[in-house]
Amino acid sequence: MTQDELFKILVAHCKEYGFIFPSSEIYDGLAAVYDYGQMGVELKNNIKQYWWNAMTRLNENIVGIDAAVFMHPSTWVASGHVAAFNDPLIDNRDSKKRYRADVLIEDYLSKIEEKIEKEVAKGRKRFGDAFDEAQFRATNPNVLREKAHYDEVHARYKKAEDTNDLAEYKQIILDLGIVCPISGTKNWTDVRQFNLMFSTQFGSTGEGANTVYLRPETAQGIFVDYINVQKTGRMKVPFGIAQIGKAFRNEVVARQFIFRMREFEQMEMEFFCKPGTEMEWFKKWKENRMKWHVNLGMGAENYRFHDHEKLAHYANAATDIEFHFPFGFKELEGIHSRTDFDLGNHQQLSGRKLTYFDPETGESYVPYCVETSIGVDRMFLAVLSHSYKQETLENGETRVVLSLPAPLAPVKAAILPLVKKDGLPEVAQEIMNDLKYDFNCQYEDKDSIGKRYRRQDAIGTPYCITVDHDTLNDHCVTVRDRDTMQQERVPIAELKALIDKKVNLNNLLRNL
RNA sequence: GCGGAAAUAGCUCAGUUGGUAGAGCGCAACCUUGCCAAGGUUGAGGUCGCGGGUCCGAAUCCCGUUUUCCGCUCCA
Repeated sequence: MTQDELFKILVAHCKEYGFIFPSSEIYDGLAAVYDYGQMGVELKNNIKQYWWNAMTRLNENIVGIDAAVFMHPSTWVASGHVAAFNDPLIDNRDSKKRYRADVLIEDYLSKIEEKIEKEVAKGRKRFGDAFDEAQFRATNPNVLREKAHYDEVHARYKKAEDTNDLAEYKQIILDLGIVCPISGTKNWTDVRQFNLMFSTQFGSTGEGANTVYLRPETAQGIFVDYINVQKTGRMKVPFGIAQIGKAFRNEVVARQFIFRMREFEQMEMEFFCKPGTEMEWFKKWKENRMKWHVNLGMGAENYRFHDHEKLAHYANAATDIEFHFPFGFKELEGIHSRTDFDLGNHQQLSGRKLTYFDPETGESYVPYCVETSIGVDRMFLAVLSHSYKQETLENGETRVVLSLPAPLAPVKAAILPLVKKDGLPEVAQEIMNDLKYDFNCQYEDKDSIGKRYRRQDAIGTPYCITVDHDTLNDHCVTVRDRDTMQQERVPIAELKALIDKKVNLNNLLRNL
């Protein structure tokens, strides 16, 4: 089976067993939007809890917040999102290449400038020492003609830019006869604007309504709350703020199942430190985060670092933790040294002082920041794609099993009466009622026992507990292990401790 | 956004040159059985993605549209 086929089967499995559904499927779905089903939400919550506890409980100097999705529009000016992602784009239908419409026009304008400079150079050559450049530019007919053309185009272009007139962009390109450098044709699509951020109206849609954006990253919620947390929590640098929440990006292409969605969930931690110490913390968090991943037991060979050579506008160092997905090594988590870019900009734009007074050194500074940012949905996909296995058993039968890390499994134990009579269901229900306060359990008495085992394998339940006729006398049950399929006779009284040992998240956290 | 392919029951898929919609699995009830996807009986479930068109008649042919997958393109 190819990786491609495996991925398709995985997507089908997710739907069949209630992990992930296409959004609003009864209306044919909505592109690249997915819902988490009854199993998916449990797995997702467990992943979030593993991260949250690892960050906020294991580090005394890291606290959590939950900021709103809506933020003051100035936030996105300070963060650079307004300026960086607002480009008018146009496609050439023949070469299928995409260009920025404004860049095409600017290229055209600089070609006119080149022509003018060529004329000037010619004049300089002709007149030698007697050359008066200012006068030449003011009188030479070729120069004047090109200059007039330049001014006309430039004026139209600036007006289009100021009024954000997309149709005018296209008209300018058509009027100038700009061709695609690759196909050489003028077969252009309309100009469209791809704004990264989703916008909506705040207040009534009438007079005075403000455009607000759905946050494209959760990080800014941390930066704008930084001073509140530092003051009220009496936090001393270095310290961190963690947050889990939804973010929204209007991607041009959102694809590959839940790998790239327009609505997604992030787990971000911003660690504030003294300027000059950021590389030390960057290194430390790289190691720390890799340890968190490898600790799940999905194989260290499935992770790797990818250091960035081209850095984003806010970073002075950046690396990705990549995971071996069915479609190759892809980014799972980003670790960025963001300097004081964010706090500095917020301080400047808001006029509020965001400096930290260091009581030990007496210095005052805007802290530098190291960010760890992981996509919940990508983490979900990593766990699921790694866990999905089709096994051939000794008797030649096949089974599908999700060998999820036990602390992340949606259902920890299934309680199964061997038959639906002779008082076995009653005993099984008693066990269920006892265990349900500690673990997410399922009671099932339909179909043959073998079929029920397979169903639990398919959703990754670590333990199946079977009540049989002997149970009535010896008060013991059969515990079946998901991965080995081995069975063990265990007293009912010892069940809780046995299950807990394997599925308790704290055991995972203790290894960090 | 461009190009290609696809869409029929919860799932996987048949459906002939256009002539009243099928299978397996699954689901529900009952009977039988009892440790790795057992057997039997009965039942529910589809205006064939959606909207037009051609035709006496469309799941089937044509156009549009939506969604998905693949390839480009774009992107923290």
